[in-house]
Amino acid sequence: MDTDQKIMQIPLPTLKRLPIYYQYLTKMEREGVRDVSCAKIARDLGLVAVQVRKDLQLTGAVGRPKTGYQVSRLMRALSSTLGYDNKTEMFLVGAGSLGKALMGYKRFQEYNIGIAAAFDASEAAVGLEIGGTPVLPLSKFPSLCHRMHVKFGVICVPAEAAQEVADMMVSSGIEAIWNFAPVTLDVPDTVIVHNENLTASLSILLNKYKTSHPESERD
Amino acid sequence: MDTDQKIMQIPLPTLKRLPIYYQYLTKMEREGVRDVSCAKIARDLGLVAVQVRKDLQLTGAVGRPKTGYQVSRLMRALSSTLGYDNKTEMFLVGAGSLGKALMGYKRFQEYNIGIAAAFDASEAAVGLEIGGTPVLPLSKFPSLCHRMHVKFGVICVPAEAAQEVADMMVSSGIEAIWNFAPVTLDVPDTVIVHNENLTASLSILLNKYKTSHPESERD
DNA sequence: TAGATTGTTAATCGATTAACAATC
DNA sequence: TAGATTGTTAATCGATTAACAATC
Repeated sequence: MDTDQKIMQIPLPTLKRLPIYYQYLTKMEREGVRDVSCAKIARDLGLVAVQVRKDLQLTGAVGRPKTGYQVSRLMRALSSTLGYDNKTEMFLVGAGSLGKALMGYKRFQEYNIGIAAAFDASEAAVGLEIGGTPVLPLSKFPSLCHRMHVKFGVICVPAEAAQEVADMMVSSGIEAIWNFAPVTLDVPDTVIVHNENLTASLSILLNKYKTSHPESERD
Repeated sequence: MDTDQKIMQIPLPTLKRLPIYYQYLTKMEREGVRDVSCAKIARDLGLVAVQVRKDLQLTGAVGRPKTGYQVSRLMRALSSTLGYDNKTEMFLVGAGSLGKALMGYKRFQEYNIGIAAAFDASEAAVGLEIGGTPVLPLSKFPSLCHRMHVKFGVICVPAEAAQEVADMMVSSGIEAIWNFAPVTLDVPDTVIVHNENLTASLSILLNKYKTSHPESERD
């Protein structure tokens, strides 16, 4: 009766903040902090207390008036909501420099996430092993994916090849795609796509800089 | 009188979509498309037409009833709003695998963005050259940054070192930071920070998958 | 002219913030 | 008990969507 977490749709803005709370709490825990209040979390993360409280409420976390939230319990609530409790195995396609960087990223392990294997169309990449992850020929993807029941795919190929890779992933049983290619993928709506568009993201910074420094228009 | 674009604050949700339009239009242009309607853009990008129209309006773009928007003019409006018109030079700190991936990312050039130099504290990294970008000793950052009037910094160091690097950047004249470390940076509010938190982003996908496949709770 | 599409104003929806009650 | 903090309900704000007018 303790773990039957009600599964409900969390508003996207909140969902985006939850991992930030989790990372923050990891740091607090390491520093030996036992309890923490919304006010402190908000102050340290540049938010407002009531927003933090509402967000945490959605994870099922409960605090205590006067003392705040117990760090360990709060982390458990967040961890469960964010899916860190279940092991997540991903297959990555495109072992270019970005793909390799993701393969070598140690921190995913802390969240029970791992890249089980990477795949690449080029002979040159196949056979490499980065951070313990082997690079296999792309042709092996469908059979391995089915056999290992892998449900998460990561796309790190150039824009031109992304849709083709997505199609292959979907037909191989992938149900959630983390897409680093700057294209809008066309997939069945049973498949979840999350786009990571680095150039698009950087553009936001350029615009913010420009609007806050209008004098840079001279020259 | 043609280029005196009114500089105004664009709502963040819109700002996040603008680069997507731009990337889409790049593709249309390559395919020889001259004009495009909001309806088509919306259909291809999974949005609704009126939203696209409102977004484009904020860039100062004007369309023509019946034919839609001229692709080339629309791209110019977006390009100006997103800051692609001015050359943007960035300094990157942390030449690990992610840093190297960014250095090697050719696409930035299309947007007039470049990583002028990378910096690393470790002897091992210093002296490398990736994608034409040299890796220099971290100690050179302040003087070079001042001398070259670089205003954009990219942080690709581990979480523990990120605040220290941010402090150094700010005191060296950096005014906008693209931060890949999973920490909330404390900087003067004249400095703009844009966070790129890959683990946090992936967590969103995990949650979406979990809420859309509640049966995976078994086992 | 008729029809398609842009441009604009009004209505709706959802998230944030404010106000207050509950509790340790 | 008093005070700090959580929990909750109501008000505000901003973005999305709907409705309609303008125009090529």
